[in-house]
Amino acid sequence: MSNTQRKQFPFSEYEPQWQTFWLENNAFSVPNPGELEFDPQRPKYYVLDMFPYPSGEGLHVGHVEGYTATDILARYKRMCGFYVLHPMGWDAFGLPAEQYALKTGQHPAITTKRNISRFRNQLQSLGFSYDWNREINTTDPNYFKWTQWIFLQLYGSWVNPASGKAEPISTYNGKDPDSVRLAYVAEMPVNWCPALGTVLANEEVVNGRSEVGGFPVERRPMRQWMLRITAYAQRLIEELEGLDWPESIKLLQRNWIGRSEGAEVIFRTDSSTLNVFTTRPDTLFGATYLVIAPEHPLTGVLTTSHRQAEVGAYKKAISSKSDLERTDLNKEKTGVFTGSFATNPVNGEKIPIWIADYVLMGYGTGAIMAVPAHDERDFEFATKFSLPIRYVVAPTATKSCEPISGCFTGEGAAIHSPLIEGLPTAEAKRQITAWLEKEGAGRLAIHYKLRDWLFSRQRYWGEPFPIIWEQGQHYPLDSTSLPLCQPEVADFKPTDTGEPPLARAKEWVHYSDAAHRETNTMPQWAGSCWYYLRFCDSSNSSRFVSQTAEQYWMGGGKPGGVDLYVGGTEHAVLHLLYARFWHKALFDLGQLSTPEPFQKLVNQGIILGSDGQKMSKSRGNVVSPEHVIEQYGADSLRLYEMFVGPLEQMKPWSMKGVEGVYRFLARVWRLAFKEDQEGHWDVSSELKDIPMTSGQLRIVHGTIKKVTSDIESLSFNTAISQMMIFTNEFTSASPCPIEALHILLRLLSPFAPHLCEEAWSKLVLRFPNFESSASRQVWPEYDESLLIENEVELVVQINGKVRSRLLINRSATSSEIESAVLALPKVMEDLAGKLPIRVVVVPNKLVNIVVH
RNA sequence: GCCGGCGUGGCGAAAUGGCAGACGCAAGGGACUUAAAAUCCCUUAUCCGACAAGGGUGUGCGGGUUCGAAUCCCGCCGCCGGCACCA
Repeated sequence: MSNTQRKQFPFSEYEPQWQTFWLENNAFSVPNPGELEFDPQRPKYYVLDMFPYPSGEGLHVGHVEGYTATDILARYKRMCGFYVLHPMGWDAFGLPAEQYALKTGQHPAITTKRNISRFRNQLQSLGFSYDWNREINTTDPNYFKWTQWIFLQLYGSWVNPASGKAEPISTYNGKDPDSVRLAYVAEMPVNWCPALGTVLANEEVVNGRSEVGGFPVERRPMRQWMLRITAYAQRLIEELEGLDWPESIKLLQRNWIGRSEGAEVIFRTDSSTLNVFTTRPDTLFGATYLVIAPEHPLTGVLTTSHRQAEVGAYKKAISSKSDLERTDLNKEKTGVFTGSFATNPVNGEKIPIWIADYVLMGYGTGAIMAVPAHDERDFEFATKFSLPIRYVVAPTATKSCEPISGCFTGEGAAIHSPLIEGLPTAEAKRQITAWLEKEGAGRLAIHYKLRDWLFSRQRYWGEPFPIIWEQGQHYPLDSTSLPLCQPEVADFKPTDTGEPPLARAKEWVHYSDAAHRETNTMPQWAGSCWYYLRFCDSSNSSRFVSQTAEQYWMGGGKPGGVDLYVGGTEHAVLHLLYARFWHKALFDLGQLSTPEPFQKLVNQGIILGSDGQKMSKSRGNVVSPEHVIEQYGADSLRLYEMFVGPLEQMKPWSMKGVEGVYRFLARVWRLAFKEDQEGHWDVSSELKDIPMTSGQLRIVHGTIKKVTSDIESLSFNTAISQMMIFTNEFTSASPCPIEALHILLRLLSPFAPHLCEEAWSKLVLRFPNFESSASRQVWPEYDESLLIENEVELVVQINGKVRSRLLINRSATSSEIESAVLALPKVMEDLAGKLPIRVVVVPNKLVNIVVH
């Protein structure tokens, strides 16, 4: 279809008009508790999109998909009488604006403002029913004031092991409060990216390269702000339970947190003790050597003098390797012998201690006992270095006298293990752990893969830390001094000495003669960790969210507050884990009323290009929403993205498919209007205030039922199919009962709001019950009794194959049905005198006759 | 390697234990038109048969459970996503 093609209905005229109307009338703004027009009796529904980073690229068809889904829910719930919180905002701190600033010298705030304005216009051109009064922007000082305030809450609290909850740091009685704060400073090896000039979180590093830009990342020790998310590891796993999230996402989070239960075992050496972590304490008798990580603090002590040269060379070689090289699974195992031995507590045996980079300092205790017979990695290492392999677990099917070879990692029965001989693995673990505890040689231990969250960045365009330094000690700023804004700088690059760009603002850094400001900034995730809370009360200047607003919008008797949260899978472990962590900490501190942020989570699938490939500029298969709106209208774009397939599924784009839904909308339009000679659309003369036939009633009420349940289950594609069936039915109705259209326009209005508003506002000229506007109508209800037909058609099967059909009254009993079916000529013919062995009757559906 | 998801016409899909292919696209035929576009109507999984009547086959492959399986179970194959020396 060319641009000059005459439009089948005047969407390009009315769509912008309705968008302006909604905007100017604040049509979708919703009151908060305590406000004048607020009715406390009404239920709430909080439906949220993952807010976008306002990139220079503008809106993408992928955004439109998720945003349309939530908009349908929002409009539907409003019509059902809910107060609907459906807000939008901008996750506007971040690298691209800063990179652009580096190149052009333009302040990121200017770029950000321009991009936001473009994004907002694009969203408005799709008719999304956001409450724009609640719009937020993470880079706005009135917003990040509270991001900084939350940081101070984390800084000022710790997780008390006794309660398992965050408490004010004042309840901590130990000597060094700084060692337990939820926000703390640590000198640690970090992911330093030279190209980006910053450190990155583990989650931002993919295969040894930066997620943004794909630049190499190296390990380097630096002083950094950390958030103690590991204190919440257990709760972050357990409390997934009560959430309506896809199982796959829950699993992704569980795997990321990576809980493993086992034992720490103490091995004595001549000079010290070595603590190792194992999930298989039942294999202790099979430990033939120990391995410690190259970064382990005891490497020096344990290396004997004549091994020093070799160990030193090995450690040096390792430290120069990138993470990518170190974690390459295909590479051969490497390691060196320290010269020392350790004593196995269960049998007093002396076993050699090795250093190898297949043991990671960051997990467990950075030391392992190697049981090559029952661990693949140890097996590989032992084979290469000719270390002994001792079998201590027999697969239960095998008799213990049979020889075992290779590596057996499964569970079985303990053998050659005096304390636990013959016990099944689970029991063996329990008994040996109990024995170790009794002997003071070990204890039950749980470790997590999850690491603390590296929270500082050497960037300009982020929230400054409300922290000052005095004589090497950090102190919080008073919350009354917030927001702490970034200073103006002439250059957004890090300084030559590697300090963050904020260090360039000497006056700003100078807090007093004795103290200076922290010059790191927070990562982009900070602002998105709590934005859903700010939406509840976005203009509050005295609190991050008022308690009444938070209790109303986040309440509802479930663990999570947001009723529906829609966004991409790419945030499965980053944003969603961070936000849960902040939420729990604030909940513990009494600032929030629910333990979880998001009750129901749905991931929309990716929209591929029409070639089935991921959309990208380089492939030239990118579809621009603006272009589609221009040709087919916003309603068509919305409807197409919902019709093309299930929300959560990956689906290719098809312009022909857009034309299909466009034609459907045109048919709906022509139900209401007919075009005259001059090209004006007049209300159709077919429309009459007449009752519907019983057949029409059945379709209308069947459609109400299906569309309602399909919206509730987010099955928008089948809801649209049903409305197409409805429309096809009435296209040929002459005259056409106006009641049918009155219902259809309400059912369709969440999907195609512009068309429905326009039609509604024109139809009122002839039919007075089209008063007010379509989006202010009450959702139609269906009458179940109208769906039931007296006569039902039964499928008649013989041995599971359809052989005939039977029309029969739905009140017929099973035996009546059976005799009626057996009397059918076709059935008698097919049976040819044979007697049925069995007749299965499924009421109102089918009869199956079983014969030999 | 481990974990998860998916596999149905020419295409997007529907049906989650009861008529496989709703709805849409594409294709073909017809009506309207001087003509075209748009619109409206019909056909459209596949094979045998005559485009009939009637019948066979068919939801990645091979088995199983069941009166009955796209749907449940077991074993494979393929594609997609996540994790990746986590002891």
